[in-house]
Amino acid sequence: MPELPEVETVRMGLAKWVTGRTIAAVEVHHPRAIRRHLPGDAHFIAMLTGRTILDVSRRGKYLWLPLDSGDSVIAHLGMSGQLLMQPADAEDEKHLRVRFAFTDGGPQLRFVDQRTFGGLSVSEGGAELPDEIAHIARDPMDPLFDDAAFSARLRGRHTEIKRALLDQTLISGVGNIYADEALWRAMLHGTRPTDKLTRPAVSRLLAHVRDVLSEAIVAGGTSFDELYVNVNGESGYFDRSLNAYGREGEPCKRCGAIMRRESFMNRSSFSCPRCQPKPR
DNA sequence: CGCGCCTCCTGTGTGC
DNA sequence: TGCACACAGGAGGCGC
Repeated sequence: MPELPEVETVRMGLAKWVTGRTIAAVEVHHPRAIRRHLPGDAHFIAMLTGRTILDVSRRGKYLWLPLDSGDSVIAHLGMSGQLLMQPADAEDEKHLRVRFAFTDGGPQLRFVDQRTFGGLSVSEGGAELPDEIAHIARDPMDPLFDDAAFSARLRGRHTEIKRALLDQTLISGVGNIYADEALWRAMLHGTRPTDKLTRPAVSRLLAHVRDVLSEAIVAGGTSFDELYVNVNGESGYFDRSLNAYGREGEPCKRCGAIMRRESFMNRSSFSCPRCQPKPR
């Protein structure tokens, strides 16, 4: 499932393949693929056709492609979105939503999305940071991420630590998998109240978040199935390094206790009953 | 405004 | 063999 490491892997691939290329044609194959764009698909297409892509930027799980017009294309992969580079004569994917062809006739950029939780949109004048994603906090890999401010905001919240890690307005890029991994490393249960965490505990947790995200980027992300692949259709291999996520019934890699699964926010949380005791 | 729940979507796996 | 249903979950929106 695309979280920061998967989206960063896609960003790097896109930067290599589309920077400096000029869009010749755009096709929209599914209405839900274009988000928050009230003027309609025709306007979306008109704003992109003939424009040159200058760069590929990322904040948290969002990507945006600044154009030479000063506008940007925003992309979010949701649960199952893929941005693929494909030869112009390659067969259409079953869930092809948007196709970008380039003036050089080279590989096309295709947005493919089975569950349609992802989508593209255009931000007018949003080259620096699109307004549409201004509410998304900096991610912990961002050099300007403010550790002290994060700690203060986190400890000022009255909620559980895992909820806070998943709140993209507090810290972005962390999803269900890497939240569980960071909490396992920090030996904290996800329901620990944020307002009772000490500053050093938050600092340790943040270091574990950064470590696990960095290691996953090196591995090219986590792929459980074919839903997450890089722009060339290749899987990442961080699933081999997971210590918590998906390990219900298996021994904790630290203490040997049998890992548990708990239901939380309509999804699953995996933790060690001994290393990560529930609060109270 | 803070917090937490609901919903969107479709393919896969499981149990009867 | 076929059907029903749980499950995967990012994030906007809404109710309290």
